[in-house]
Order: sequence, then C-alpha cells, then structure tokens
Amino acid sequence: MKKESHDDIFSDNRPLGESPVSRKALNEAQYAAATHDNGPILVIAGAGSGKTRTLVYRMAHLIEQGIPPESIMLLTFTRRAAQEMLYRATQLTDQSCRRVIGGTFHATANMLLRQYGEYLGFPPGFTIIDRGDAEGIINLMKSSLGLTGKGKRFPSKRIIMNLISGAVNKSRSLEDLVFENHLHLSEFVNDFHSIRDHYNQFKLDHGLMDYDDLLINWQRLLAESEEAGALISNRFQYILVDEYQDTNLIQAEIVRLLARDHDNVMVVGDDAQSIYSFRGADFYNIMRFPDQFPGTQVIKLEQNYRSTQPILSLTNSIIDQAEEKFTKSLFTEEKGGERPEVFSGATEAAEARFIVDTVAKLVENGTPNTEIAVLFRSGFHSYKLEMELGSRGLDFEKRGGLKLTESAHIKDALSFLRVLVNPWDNLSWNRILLQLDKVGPKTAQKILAVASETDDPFAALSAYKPAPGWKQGFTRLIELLTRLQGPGLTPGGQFDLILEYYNPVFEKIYADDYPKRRKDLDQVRALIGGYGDLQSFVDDTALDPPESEANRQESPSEDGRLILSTIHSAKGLEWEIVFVIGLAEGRFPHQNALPGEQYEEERRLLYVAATRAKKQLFLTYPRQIMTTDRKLRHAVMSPFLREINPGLYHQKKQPAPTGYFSSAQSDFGLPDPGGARSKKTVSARIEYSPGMAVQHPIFGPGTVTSIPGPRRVEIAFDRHGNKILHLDYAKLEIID
DNA sequence: AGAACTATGTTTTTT
DNA sequence: ACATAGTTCT
Repeated sequence: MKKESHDDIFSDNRPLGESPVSRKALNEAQYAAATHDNGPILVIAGAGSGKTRTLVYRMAHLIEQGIPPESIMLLTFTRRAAQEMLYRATQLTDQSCRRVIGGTFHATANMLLRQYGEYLGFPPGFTIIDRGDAEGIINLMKSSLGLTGKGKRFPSKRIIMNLISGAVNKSRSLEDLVFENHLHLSEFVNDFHSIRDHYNQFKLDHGLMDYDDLLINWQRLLAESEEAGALISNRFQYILVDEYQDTNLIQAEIVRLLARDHDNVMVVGDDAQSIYSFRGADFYNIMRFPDQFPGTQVIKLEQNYRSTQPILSLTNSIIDQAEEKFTKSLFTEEKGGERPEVFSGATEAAEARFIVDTVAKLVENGTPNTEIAVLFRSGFHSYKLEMELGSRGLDFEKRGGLKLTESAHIKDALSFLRVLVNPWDNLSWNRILLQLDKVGPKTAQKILAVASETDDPFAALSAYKPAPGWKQGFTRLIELLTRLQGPGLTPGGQFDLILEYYNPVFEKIYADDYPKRRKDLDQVRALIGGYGDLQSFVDDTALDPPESEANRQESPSEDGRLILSTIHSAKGLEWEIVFVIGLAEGRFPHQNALPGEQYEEERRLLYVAATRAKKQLFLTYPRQIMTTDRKLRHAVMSPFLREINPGLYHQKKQPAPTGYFSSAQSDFGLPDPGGARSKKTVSARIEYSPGMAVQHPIFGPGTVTSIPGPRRVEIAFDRHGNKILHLDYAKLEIID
C-alpha cells in the first residue's frame, strides 16, 4: 500500500471479491435515510440494525446524484471502518467513491491542519504525540517541578492524563472532575494546575501536538479563521458521521461548524453503545443534535438483522437493567436459534479449555475460524487462553492490547525519524541521547538545553563538545544524523541507516531478549517500505499505531485465524459465534469502576460485546481468578449476568474437582495470615437479617431487604438502589 | 554528581 | 513490560 499524500487516506486496493450488495437490502426507514434530499438527518440505530449500511448507501446515492465525491466528508471511528465503508460503496457505484475525503476525526484534522494551518499562524512542521509521549512529558516535568521525593504520594500518570484530556473534552473545570470522580486527589489540585500549564508550554515549545490539540485546532480553524472556515465548509458540501455516540463536545462543534452554510449532515449512532466516555465521549450529543440543527429529520432503526431472537432477548435484558432509559427497543424477525450458554469453569485454565474445546468442535462442524471471536474486558484477560491455544497449535489474531509502537525499542528506532520531521522534538532527542553509554538524564538535558534554543538543532548538536566518556558514541551519532540528511533517501533507506546504527546499541540495552524484539523492528521496516514520504509515515504511526505481531504463530494458517479482541476493539464488527470471557465479579465490571456513570458504561460494554453475535453466544467466567499479588481468589458471576433472568440462557457448570481445589480453601487460595483475611471471616459469620441498617464504603448507607442465597444479602441503598452483595467481598458495617 | 544497577510495584478500555 | 525508588559504583 503506497501512501504518497495525506489525501490518500482511503488507499485500499483490495480486489472486488464479493458480489455487489443488492439495493433491495434496505428497508423503508433505511431507504428514507439514505435517499433523503438535503438538510440534517439523525439516525438513531440499534445494534445490528444496518446503520453503517445505511450510511454507505447514502454515500452511493449522493454520488449517483452527481455530487462530486471530493465534496463529501466521511468521518468514522477507526480508519479501518472508513476503508470498509468505502470498499462497500465501490460495490454499489464505482471506484469514484475512493475520492471521498475523510477517515477518523483525528486523521482528518491532521490533513486539514497541514493544508490550512497557516491561517492559524502555525508552521506545518509539527509532530503528533500519542499517549506514551504525553506520559513521557509528564515524567520529564515531574522531577523538574520537584513533585517527586520521599513520601510524596502523587496520582498516577494515567489519572493525570485523564484529568488533562477529560477537562478539555468535557469542557468542564478540573475542580468539577476532581471532586466528582477522584475525591482523594483534591490535595493535588495545585500541583496538577502547574503540571498542566507546563505540559501545554512544553508542547508549544517543541512543535508537538497531542490528540486533543488536533481536535481543538481543527475547531479553532473553523471558528476563528473566517477565511479558512469558509474555504473548508465550502469544500465539503455533505458531512457523514458514523458512531456519533462516541464523539465529544468538540467533535460535535466541529460537525456543526463544517456544515454551517448548508446543514447537509447525516449522523448515525446508538446511545446504548456508548463506551468511550472515559476519553470524553458524550452520548447526549445524539439528543442535542436536533437542537443544534433545527429541522432535523430523525429516523429510528429498531429492527435487528444480525442476531437470532434468543440472543436478542438476552441482550435486551442486559440493557433493560440500565439506569438510563434508551430511545429504542430492538426486535427481529429471525426465528429460531439457540439460547446463549453460560459456562463457569473452576479455574481460568478450565475456562480456557472449554473455549478451545468448543472452538475445535465448531470448526470441525464447518464453522470457519474467521467467524468465531473471543471478547474480553482487558487485554490481559486472554493470557491463559492464548497459552492454551498455543499449546494446541491453534492460530489466533489478537486485537487491542499492546500496540507495536508502545515497546521501548520501537520508540527508540522511531525517534530518529521523528527528529528528522521535527528537529525541535526534544522528547525524541532525549530518547536518542539516553541510548549513549555514560549519558543519563542530566547530561541529555544539558545538551538539549543548548541545542533546542537554536534555529538548527542538528548543527548545534554537531558543534557540541562531548565529554571524553561518551565521545565515541556521540561521534557515531552525529555521523548517522549527517548521513540521514543526505539527498535522495527514501524512508525505507533512512530506516536501514538507523538500524545499522541502532543494532549494536540495541543488542547492548536488551542483552537478554533482543532476538525476540528484532521481529518488531523487521515489522516496522516492512511497513515503512510502503511509504514515499516520511511525514506520512510518522503521522500514521502516531495516529493509528499498528498492532504488534510478535506473539503471532510462525505459520499463519490459510483459512484465516480465530480473533481474540478487547470489546472496545470489536466495536462495529460481527461474528457467527462469539465468546465473552472473564465475566466474573472484579473483572467485569472493571474493579475500579465507580457506581453511577462508570458502572453504567461497563454495562453498555457487555451489551456491545453480546450484540456482536449472529448465531451463537457463549458467556463464560472462571470461579477463581489471580489477584494482582499473584494469589488465587474465589470469584463469583458478574453482577451483570446475575441480573439476567436465568430462563434466557443455558447454564453449564464445570464441577470443582475433588481434592486440591475443593472446599472452602479454594475461596482464598494460599493461606494468608494478614488482617484482611481474618476480618472477612468475621464478617462472613455475622448473621444478617432483613431490616438491618448497614453501611458500605462506596454505596453508603442502606437496609437489608432479603437473604437471596448463602453468603448473599440484598440491600436497598439510600443512594444507589437495590444491590445483591456477596458477604465474602462486601466490606459491610452494621449500623446500630 | 551523575550513571548504572537492583528490588519492587503496577497494569482498563483508545483515537 | 515498564516505571519508580533506593543503592552502589565511578
């Protein structure tokens, strides 16, 4: 795949394999949306209701009406989704669809800022930083701001990042967020203000732009520059947006500004599938859309074409429990199908074995590998399963989890390319200098303080006088940089020079495991070979980092591979057979999810996972999970499953084997003389009865209403409604 | 003083 | 797999 310019976002050259989709595939409501004349259209569509198909048909319809493809902007959630949609559109019309402009919001922002950025007065030589880089900046600042030290407890980088982007995306003050979600962090508010100010200054000084900046500057371009705003909104006469529930306030504002003169916007979304609020998405954007665009035609798609009735009954039952009442309910005309199956294994290994056995059986009976997917909440939940698949020689593809560019050795190698594009990128310079023996953080800072002040950092670096201890390595580095700037080099050629320099350094730094890491470098080499210009490659790796293939099997089978995926990465996809694993309390919902908004989002996440299934759905959980301190702990069914009427599924339970794992001991794994355990034992002995007043650390005060089972109590909480709690885990206090 | 080494901790989800 | 804190080496 050649990527010569930024306009070429959709360069997907797959041959047309499948037969064209029949136009009769649309129902009346879909057809109305796809062929609606002009003006704003909001399509509220349920899972599996063909919302993407409707959007594709609208695109094809517009082109057929003589609208030039270049004047259509298609905004999607992932680059992959955009490519998929354009591919489908070419089957309906012709190749001209490929001239449609767009992709993800961020990639499109990048493209427009490179073209029109001068209207805002900034030079085109910026580089895009990802989450890892942003954390790197905070690391650098933490020591310079004196925020580290003995006994200084500081919120994790992740929380700082969330606060920085959350404050931006939600257009709400930092204080609001801190006090609502992170009560214990209020003491850090001043430190945090200082970090945020320095963070923004650092980015400005070094030509760096983070994901939020891309959106903010796009919005500024449209709102603050009369000239650029008019040019852009004139250029794009039709705006199509998929997955609108995952947009944040700035993105909604961008859509509004893009269509300021024509209102030709169609957005498609499902409020019940909103799973990205943690990064600022706000599904109320859907509800606000008709106010933003007066005269909006609202179309609901409530018929599901994907799943069988038993699956739909169960998924409807999951979302029915949500506190928020959603705008539609789904039905299907598909009859028959099997009830979903709930399986619990005694251990994680047993859960993994069940999945591998079932997959093997399904494949034997003719289901292709590619029609089976295993979904989970967090990347590491599939480790046991990956081991089991590996030991049986079964090939799989893992999506989500670690990205190729997240490992240190790849960042090292890419740093050289990044400074070529943006010589003021001190973050990358820092990485490069730290690789030198005898050069640590202090020395690197000293060098950079001199170099980054000048107009030509390369020249300043060449002129720098190295200390004898690291002179040799430094001279080698300067040599490399000089050669890299030589004329006529392709990105691939430049990368080869870098590898030649980096290899000895690499083998020294990663002496224990460099052969394993070398595969990643080869993968990057293969990717970069397809690029004609370096800026595009650097942008792409920041905007859409490729997945690492290092843990892939040696011989990929011909007939495609089984998919393992986080639920977030499975968005918008579908398979005949879907397994959702790890549905144990403490794993799903995520154990840090607070009651309220976050808990509800976890529920929608399970809804998204379960609605990916077309024919058969398996929900599994282990009755024993590994805690962070590597101890085994007893686990029970996820509360989301517990709420479902058991008549809606089959239940299979693997009996606990006698001996090692049997009896109460397995509940706690290895004996632990710590205080926490003995407290639990005490609380388990307390007799609860209806009417007792209790206090829970998170849910607050409540009253026991019933005892639904052994070691279970149902409690009506004053602020959080009815909950069933397990006495082994709930830290309940009795109030007299 | 600054680099290098060692022990220990933590790890949601992602454009 | 990495970051951090504390320790030892130069």
